[in-house]
Amino acid sequence: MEKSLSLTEENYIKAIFQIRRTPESNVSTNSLANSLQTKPATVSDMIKRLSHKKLIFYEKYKGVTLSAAGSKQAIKIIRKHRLWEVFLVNHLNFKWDQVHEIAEQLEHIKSSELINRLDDFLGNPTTDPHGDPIPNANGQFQLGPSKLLSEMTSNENGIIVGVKNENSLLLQHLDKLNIHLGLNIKVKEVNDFDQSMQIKLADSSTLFLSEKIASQILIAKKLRSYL
Amino acid sequence: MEKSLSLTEENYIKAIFQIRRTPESNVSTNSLANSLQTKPATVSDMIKRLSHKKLIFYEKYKGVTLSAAGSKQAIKIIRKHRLWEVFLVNHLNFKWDQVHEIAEQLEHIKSSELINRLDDFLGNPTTDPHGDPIPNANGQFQLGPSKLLSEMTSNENGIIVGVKNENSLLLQHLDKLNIHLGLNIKVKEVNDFDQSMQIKLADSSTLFLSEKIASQILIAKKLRSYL
DNA sequence: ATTAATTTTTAGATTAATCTAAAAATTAAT
DNA sequence: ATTAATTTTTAGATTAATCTAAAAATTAAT
Repeated sequence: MEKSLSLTEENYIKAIFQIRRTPESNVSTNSLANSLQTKPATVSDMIKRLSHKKLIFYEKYKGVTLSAAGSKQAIKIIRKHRLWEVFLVNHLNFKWDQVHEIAEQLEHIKSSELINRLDDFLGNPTTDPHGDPIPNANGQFQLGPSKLLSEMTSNENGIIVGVKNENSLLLQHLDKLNIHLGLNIKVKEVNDFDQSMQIKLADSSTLFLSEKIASQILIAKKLRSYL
Repeated sequence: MEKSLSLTEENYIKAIFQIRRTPESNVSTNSLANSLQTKPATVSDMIKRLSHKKLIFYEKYKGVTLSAAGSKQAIKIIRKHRLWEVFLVNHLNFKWDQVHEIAEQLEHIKSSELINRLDDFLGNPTTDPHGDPIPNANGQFQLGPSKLLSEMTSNENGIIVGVKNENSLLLQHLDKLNIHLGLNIKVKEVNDFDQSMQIKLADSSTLFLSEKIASQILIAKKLRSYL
């Protein structure tokens, strides 16, 4: 089972995730102290504890790297932070520059049920109000902007990351076709006459979609997992 | 300025508020220990600190009572808890029996801006999904159920606690008439023909309202302040 | 009105998270 | 390749929140 982290631990994990350049690069004690507004001595102590909990890899004087478990936690926190920001801006009419501080608190609320329902309520947004990508429930980030399935041409492929408008009839229809977020698709053919499409799914089954539906589906080029 | 409480302090203050029978009744160390799932010795220590912070009145062996400052904090927390519960049930489709635990976390998010916007977003609900009254921004609880202004008869009075449906045209109209939550009103006369009403406001100005508008306004008999 | 039972407090420890000051290790500079 | 500068760690303290065990005070019972 996954042990639940303390607020402080969560903040350390998140800071490490955000400071590091690549998943393998080491994060220094001083940079952490700086980013967490605390003293290097405090960080030194804390990273020993995080290392003991297997959330990070740590060698004295060499800085730290996140373990798979640590990355997973960091991404979860970032997902929550960004989804809450969308809520604050889109539904509570906050300005995009007013939401960070509040989201810093909301990101620590524990309940994956809550966050997944919030994600659905918000319409599975792929970016937050600042344009930063929101990791999906599997912890994958979307790289680059998304476009509509209807804008794709033959042989292009991509991943379904969202729908343009939240129309419940559309959602029901997609459900029936077994089309869901995260699905890898490839455009086989676009009909010149009505722009309907034949697309191939990951299990190599094919599917026909009208332009009307294709113009509602958001596609991204690539997802990146940081685990 | 108001000092911000720690999570633990907030939980103590809330527990004291909820356990006590009347605002003046003393809450015992054991009952607090029981309700907070901790030991009497811990409570003994903690209440000394809360007393030092002037949030409670405390005499050794005599239990505690909330000060005005303490009550204010408690009510704020309860307001947040119940508003979040409304959000979870009405917008995220949680069942009313699933929301308590999550609201226990959300109630500690600090931002009155957030909570007031949430209140508006939810349509200024007067009760939570369990039927418990939601204190307004001034910390007042509504006693008893609310009814529609259109159901009132001559000489009845009450306080405006909400609107039935959130229609922005209606809200704009009410704004123009200077009708807002918390307003004390008295029905002067009901027109037999069209059920339009003449109502008197606190500043003894009078106002005519059509039945259409009167049937959208929620009135409660009394507000109670626990400060 | 004493004694017994119960409740509350005090004393002394523990853990997480933090600090300052000093020591140790690493990195940069001549 | 030493020395100087910088970074990191260790040592020793502090505070909030918690605990157990024992002492003290209050309340209930005869």
